[in-house]
Amino acid sequence: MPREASPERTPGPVRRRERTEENMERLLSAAADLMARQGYDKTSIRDVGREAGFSLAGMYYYFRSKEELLYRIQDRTFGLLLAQQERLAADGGTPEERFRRLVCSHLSYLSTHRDELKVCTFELESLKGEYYAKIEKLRRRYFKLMAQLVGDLLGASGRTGVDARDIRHSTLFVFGMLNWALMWFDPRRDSPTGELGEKMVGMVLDGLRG
Amino acid sequence: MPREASPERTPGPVRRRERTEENMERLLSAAADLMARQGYDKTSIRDVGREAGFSLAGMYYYFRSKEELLYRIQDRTFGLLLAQQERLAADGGTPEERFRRLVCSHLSYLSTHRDELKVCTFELESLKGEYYAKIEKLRRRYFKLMAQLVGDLLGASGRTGVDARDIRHSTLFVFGMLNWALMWFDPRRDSPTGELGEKMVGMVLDGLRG
DNA sequence: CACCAATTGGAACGAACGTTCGATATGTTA
DNA sequence: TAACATATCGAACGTTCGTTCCAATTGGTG
Repeated sequence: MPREASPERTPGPVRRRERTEENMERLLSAAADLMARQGYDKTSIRDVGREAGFSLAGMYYYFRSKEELLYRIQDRTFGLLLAQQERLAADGGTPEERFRRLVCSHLSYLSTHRDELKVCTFELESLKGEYYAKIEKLRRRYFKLMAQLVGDLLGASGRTGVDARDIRHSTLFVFGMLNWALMWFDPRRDSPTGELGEKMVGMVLDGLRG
Repeated sequence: MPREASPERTPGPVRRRERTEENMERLLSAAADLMARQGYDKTSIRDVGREAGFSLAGMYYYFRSKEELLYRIQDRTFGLLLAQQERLAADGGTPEERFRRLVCSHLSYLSTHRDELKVCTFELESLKGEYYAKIEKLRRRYFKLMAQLVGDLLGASGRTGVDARDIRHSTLFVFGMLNWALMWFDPRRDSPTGELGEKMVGMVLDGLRG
């Protein structure tokens, strides 16, 4: 008896590929979850397999090595964030508006992809060679994007003697706030990300006593 | 034969103890150096021994376990920082002055104890049980100290409706900037810490367009 | 059904790790 | 010098890890 007698469904090999992709998704997700909690080194392939419902050897059908698994998580997660941020930055508006958009969007992404982003942020140096170089390139692009915006803000502030180092430092301050949020943000305890974004933008633009 | 025969030079057993303490110092320093660069898990006791000039087994005279080694680094480093910051915070002055003092002092400590502080900040969760609890207590104290100050700043800003969550978030923003500096600060590239502290204080108090 | 490719897992390997043990060396004291 | 605590090390143990091999199973196709 045929499996899919019903007429409207996708017939066969597609089903198969879909299930494979679902499995890959489940693998990446379980790995990101564990690695975010205990770190890359403390997370064994065996742990990931147990969490995702695979045998140890069975998972090597989906990746060549543990490092490639880490790379796939970082590439997918950070690539998505970067694309989204570049789109938002290109959307126009005053520097303040664009900056606010980027910060809020970053925090929103953080709240929905916390584990993966934590892996991206704190496990870059667990990658080597080509893997490291590729992710590092994404990071640089994001940094430049934000630094451009921060430079515009500093320029529009009517300050004198703003140099490249000032821009770099201010940008690093901003990323410090954003990235450190990975360590404490808890959707149950902390206000919705929109509000949090406004607070952060408020401090960056006008400070605590502005 | 009395213990202290010669008046000016320490004769014997003191010399011995001194050398032992120097060795311990060298061990902690080498371990912090390696752990800051490659992380706690990737740093093997064998690596530390090679770097500090000890044999593998020889080091177990100085600590009971690898985890105790990590604890000693964190306790000493963070304990010193905390004591220094509590002293400075108690010294009086306006909230702005005290806040400026704390930030600059933290950055100064960071520039002279970068490796150790990096281990404190990013390897807390490699400790367990009693070790974890003790270091976590130090962290909480430092957070409260800073939050108190940030609360004063927010209160003095003439804002309305400042609640505990606002204070917490602003404090976390500040620590984000401070801690993230561990990832990029380079004494050769970045301005002297005093100047960097002024920049950071400037952003926190008045923002980029203040 | 027979065939083939996609998928899965049991078992084992070699390497690296933290830790322990027992013996040895070192320096101080009496 | 004899005796003793301090300090050091080579060698080994047991465990965990990432990875590989190979046989078995599954599911879709002709």
